[in-house]
This record gives sequence, structure tokens and C-alpha cells, in this order.
Amino acid sequence: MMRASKAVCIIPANEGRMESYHPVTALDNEKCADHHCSACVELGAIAQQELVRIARVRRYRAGETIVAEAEDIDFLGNVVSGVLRLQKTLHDGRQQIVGFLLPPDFFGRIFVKKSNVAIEAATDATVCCISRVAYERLIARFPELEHRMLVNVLRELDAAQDWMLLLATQSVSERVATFLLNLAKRVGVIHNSAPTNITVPVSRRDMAAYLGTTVESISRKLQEMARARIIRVIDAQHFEIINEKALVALSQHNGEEFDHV
Amino acid sequence: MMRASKAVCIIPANEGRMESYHPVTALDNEKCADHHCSACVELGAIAQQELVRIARVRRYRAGETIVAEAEDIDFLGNVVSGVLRLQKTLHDGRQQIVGFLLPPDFFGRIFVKKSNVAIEAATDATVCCISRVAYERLIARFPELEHRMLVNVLRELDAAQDWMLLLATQSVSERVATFLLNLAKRVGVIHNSAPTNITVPVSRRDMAAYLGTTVESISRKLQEMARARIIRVIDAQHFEIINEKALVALSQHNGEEFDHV
DNA sequence: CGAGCAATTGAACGCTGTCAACCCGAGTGG
DNA sequence: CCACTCGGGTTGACAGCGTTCAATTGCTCG
Repeated sequence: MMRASKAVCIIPANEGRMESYHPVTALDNEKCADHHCSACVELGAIAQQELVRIARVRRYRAGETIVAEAEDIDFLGNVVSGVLRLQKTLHDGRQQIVGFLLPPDFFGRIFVKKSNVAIEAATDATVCCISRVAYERLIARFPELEHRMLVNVLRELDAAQDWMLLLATQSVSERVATFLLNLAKRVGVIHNSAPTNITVPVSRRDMAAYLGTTVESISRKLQEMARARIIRVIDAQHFEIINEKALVALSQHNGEEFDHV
Repeated sequence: MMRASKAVCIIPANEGRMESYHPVTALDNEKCADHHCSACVELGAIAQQELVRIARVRRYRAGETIVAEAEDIDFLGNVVSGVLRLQKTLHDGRQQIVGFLLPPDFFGRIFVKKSNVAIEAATDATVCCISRVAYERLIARFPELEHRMLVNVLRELDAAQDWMLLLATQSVSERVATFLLNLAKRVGVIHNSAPTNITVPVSRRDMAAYLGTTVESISRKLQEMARARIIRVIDAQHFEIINEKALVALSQHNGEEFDHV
């Protein structure tokens, strides 16, 4: 069990660029409570204690595989730090990222063994893991957990359908604009015409795989937007939104492009 | 409540091209049992009787809206006959079909009011409807129902992610091939190199909206495949798969196209 | 300093969308 | 019964967006 994940899982004492290291369960519990994670927040005290007791922290390096595609997976996990990517690969190698998991996010399924997406670390990441069978046992005692998971999966389904619309009908410019706006939304509410700084936590390659295009197209569109004074490129991962109105317009329409800015 | 759906719902005595008409609850129950629908099959006798008691049949004409996008929906439904389409629309009118519902399929959500997709009748259709609150009350007594719904939504999510991969990475030829093969799979197992007949239950327009392309491209690719003796076009809705191997190859690869058939 | 990778930029090709004309079957009305 | 209309589907010509291939830059790490 945990075939692939054991192979790549890092459980070091104090390795690499880890800024701080906490005792396993303590770190886990604190983080989950802090970030309103879907697994262990707002539960009764008993359920929460149970979760903390069986949870374990794992650390992954950027690029490592947490779960392979079509692999049986026997645990669930909360992202504590870093970014994970959910991706699918075609037989000939083409691949598509179907979602990113950022810190409070949750992955894993109950009553279903096989994962149909690969889960990989897009950056160095920390994940709080819980055995699936242990979680299922917990569900038997706290039905609230299953309800919680259903709502979570429904959200995921909504997001997937939104993304299908975007991938199938929108141009690359629109997709990039939407991506930037979504990032900005994550950071916080956008103030009217106030410059907003955003951090892209993934590489151009991952951006391209998520947006269903190529790194070259991503780069071109970003520079186009920079030339049109819609955004300012600080460095490859950091941008400032100069003209938010134009970005919003760009994300849903097209045709007039950048001319009228 | 049921704002839009009441406006368009047809509850006729004996209208149009209906081939047979059964008493409401009887029809409902029989159909569900026959088709292994996710709502009322394999339940205990008591739960099943309850479901039958509160379920009602509705009939829709092709093109009618069952649920509008972003509308509150207070019922769940099984498709008994016909085809429904789940679709999303962009502000400027571009739209994408994110899924079809064929007879044993199920739609609707519990504990969530708003639907984020529009549900429309792609053909004349019969739907077996259950009030959401009644269903939720039933869930309180038969937790099995919630479990069932979770598994169903997980399947939908898988399908959505598969389709994201297809939309984002595959060519129109590959998408059409995949679509035909999926239809064939629905019909039954494909025998090796045995001709298989398939029926496309929707219009070219809906095919295009589902495959993220245009009617013109669909038409071209179908005729290409016909010229290459991969399929035979009987009429606009009926095809015969002549070279299944080629179709499978086409659905996942590309590049060599039809030259080597 | 050089190797290696990520990102950018340039040029050219090709898939696919757009626009247009045409065909065809169904429904309608004279 | 036929002419007409209308909508769905097919086919053709063409252009544009975005991919592909290729070269360059810049940064990090050893």
C-alpha cells in the first residue's frame, strides 16, 4: 500500500529549505485549524481530536508524484503549504492540468479506491495525510464528514464545468486574463482601480498545461498585456494589475482586444 | 418556486409523438427499476415505495428549458426518455455543453439550491421529478441515499475532468472519434471488427457545442472519416462503424490522419 | 565561468473558425 | 398537388489564431 507515495514521500528530520519544523501532529492540527481546511475545521471537539490523532504530515519536493494516474490511493490529504497539481496524461504524452490545490485545499476520495488524476507537487509542498480506511471509520461515527465531502466535490464539479467552458470557447487571451483575475481573487478582494500585486505560484509550463495552451502563447499574451498597460511584469512570477477593468473585460469578451485601453 | 420549470413543463394527457402513456407513478417506478437509475434502484422496499410516492413525471419538448443557469432549483430528476443537455453560457452568447443526460441518468443536488448549469431538453424528453426537500427528508431516514449521490457526483467529476483533457489537448478529429466511440460503448460492447451501428441522439449543433467546435468542422470530419472508410453515414443521425481499430487510433493519436487506412 | 533550465522572442505553417452558397426534407398554404 | 419557406446539414474559399520550430536571453547552481 502507498506504493508510489512511499517511494517519493519525504519525511526528513530537517532537510532542505524548510524554514520551520514542528512535531508532526501539532503542525498538522494547527495548520488545518488556521486555514479552514475541509477535513477538520468546525467539527466537534471529539472528531477533531480523532482526526489529529491519525493524521500525519508528509513533505514533497517540486515535481514529485504523490499519486499516479489510475493508481489506487488509500489516503486523503490536506495541502498545508505549497501547490499541488491535478493532471491527466494522454497516451502520447500530451497532458492537461485539471486543477491546482492550494493550502487549505483537500484531495482524496472515500469509498472509491482508484484516483483518475495524477497528483504531483508543483512546488515544494507539505501535505497532511489521513488513511482512507481510518477516515471511513470516522465517517461512520461522524456522518457530518460525508456531508462535508459531498459539498466539497460539488464545488469541484462546478469548477471543472466552468473550466470546460473556458477551455472550449475562450481565446488564450481570455484564459490568461481569467487566470490572473482568479489569482487576484484568491489574494483578496480587488479594490476599484487600485493596483493589485499577484504572485503566480507555478511555472509557465504548468500555467500552459492548465490553460490548455503552450508556454510560448502564455508568454506572448502576458507581454501583450504588459505593452497595453493592463499589467506590469515584475518578474516571471510576480505581476501588478494596473488596469483591472480592462482585464475583466478581456477575460470575458474579445474582438476589440487591447486597442481601446 | 419552480419558476422556469413550471412555465415550460408539459403535463399533457396524450400529446404529440408519445408512443405510450402510463399512469404517473407506475411509469416512474418501472422505468427507474428497469434502468438502474441512481435514485431508486437497489434500495430497501420501504425507501423505494417512498420515492415512488413522491415522484412525478414531467414531459418536455425539444428545446425547452428545465432549469436556467444560476437558477434556484428545488427538485431532482431522472431522465426516463429523451436526452437533456447541461450547458453553460458566456455573457456574449458563446455556449458549451458540459454533459448530456441519457435515460438512466440523474440530475439535481441536495443541500445546494443554485444550479450552475442550465438543463434543457435536447430532444423531447420525459423526466421523473422529486422535490428536493422531500428527498432531503428521505435522506435523513435513509443515509444510503446520500452515499449514493456522492458516488454519482464523483463519477460526474471524473467525466468532467476527462472532457477537460479532451477539449484542451485533442484535435477536432480526435474529439469526434471519441464521441462516436463513447456512443458505441453506450449501445453495447463493440465486437472486434464487426460493424456497429450507432445513433447520434442530438443535433449537429449540440454535438459541436459538446465537442467545443462548430457544426461545419463536425460535418467535415465526419465526411473525412466516411471517405476513409472508417465509418459509413447512413443519415445525419445514424452511422456504422466500419473500421473500429482506426477509429480508436484516431481518438487518441493524430498526425498520420487517415492516410494509412 | 560554463552548464542547464526557464522564459522570451521571431518566423512560418496549419488547423479550424468564419462567411457564404447550396442541398434537402418537412411543414405550410394557396 | 405544387410552390414556398424554413431550418438543419454539407461543402467551399479564405483568413487568423495559435502551435511549432528555432534562436536568444537571463538566471541559478555547481
